[in-house]
Amino acid sequence: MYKTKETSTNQLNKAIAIDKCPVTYTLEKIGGRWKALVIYNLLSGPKRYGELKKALPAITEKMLIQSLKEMELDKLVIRDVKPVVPPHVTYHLTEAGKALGPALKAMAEWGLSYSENGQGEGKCDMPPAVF
Amino acid sequence: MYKTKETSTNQLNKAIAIDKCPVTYTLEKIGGRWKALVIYNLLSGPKRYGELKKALPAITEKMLIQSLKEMELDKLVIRDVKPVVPPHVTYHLTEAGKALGPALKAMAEWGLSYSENGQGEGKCDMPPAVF
DNA sequence: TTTTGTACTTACTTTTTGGTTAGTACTTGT
DNA sequence: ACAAGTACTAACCAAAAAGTAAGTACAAAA
Repeated sequence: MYKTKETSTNQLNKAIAIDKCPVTYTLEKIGGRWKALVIYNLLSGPKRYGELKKALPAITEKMLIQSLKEMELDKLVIRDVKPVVPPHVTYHLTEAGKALGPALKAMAEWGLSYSENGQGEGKCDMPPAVF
Repeated sequence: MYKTKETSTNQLNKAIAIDKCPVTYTLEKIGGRWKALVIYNLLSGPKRYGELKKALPAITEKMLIQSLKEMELDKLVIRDVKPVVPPHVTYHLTEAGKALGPALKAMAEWGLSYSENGQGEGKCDMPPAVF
């Protein structure tokens, strides 16, 4: 009934879109549940792993590490290790990472203008109203 | 469009992030494989369903309709039906949809600056180099 | 000796997204 | 009678993303 194709159309479409469309390329780097939040937290300066975790209470360790690793491979963040025990690791944005600021700001502005329910300040793990 | 389980941690995290973070809110509206592409095509003016399909050769009818429907519910696009046969349906952006222009532009600019491989023009179904 | 702290890693399951295939309605043209 | 054109709809399935639970290493402090 259903033939299992050797190549996934999904992957193919994704690759083409990323290659051809700069917006999709960018979306690929900052999309997902957590990356924008992590970048936001790093925009104010380098942070230790534990600080990021505390800043994002809802994230699991797996997702935090995974996001950081992918962003490291994508050259958006740099991981600095001090060879001590217990470990001391900090993360900071590359130039490319910092350069995402304007795009994130533009998205935040649209979100603020066009979402009806207010953007609470509060103790949330999310960026504040004004990015 | 697709069914979601309301009680999943996934859904909960998503809902919180969307509610609290304007960037995540925006990402929710234009994320996924096709929405940015559809919006791009509508930025130049209203288009018929068939025109959109032709402009995006790789999209399936299911995904095109699904994207349009979700964006209609999100009040980014408006669907106009002329009650004729065969059907004549056009889609155009709302003010909110048009207002995404700057955010998409900022993302496109980042993508162009920080992706190494060139943005071919060609007969692709993707936005051209300069958004 | 056991606990504490830090920054992870692994194996596994659930949930969501995207794709495939087939079909619908209605009218005009052949 | 039947194919063509238009804009969909529905059932199903595979693959990707996100979450759960548990464990690792190492040294210092209790």
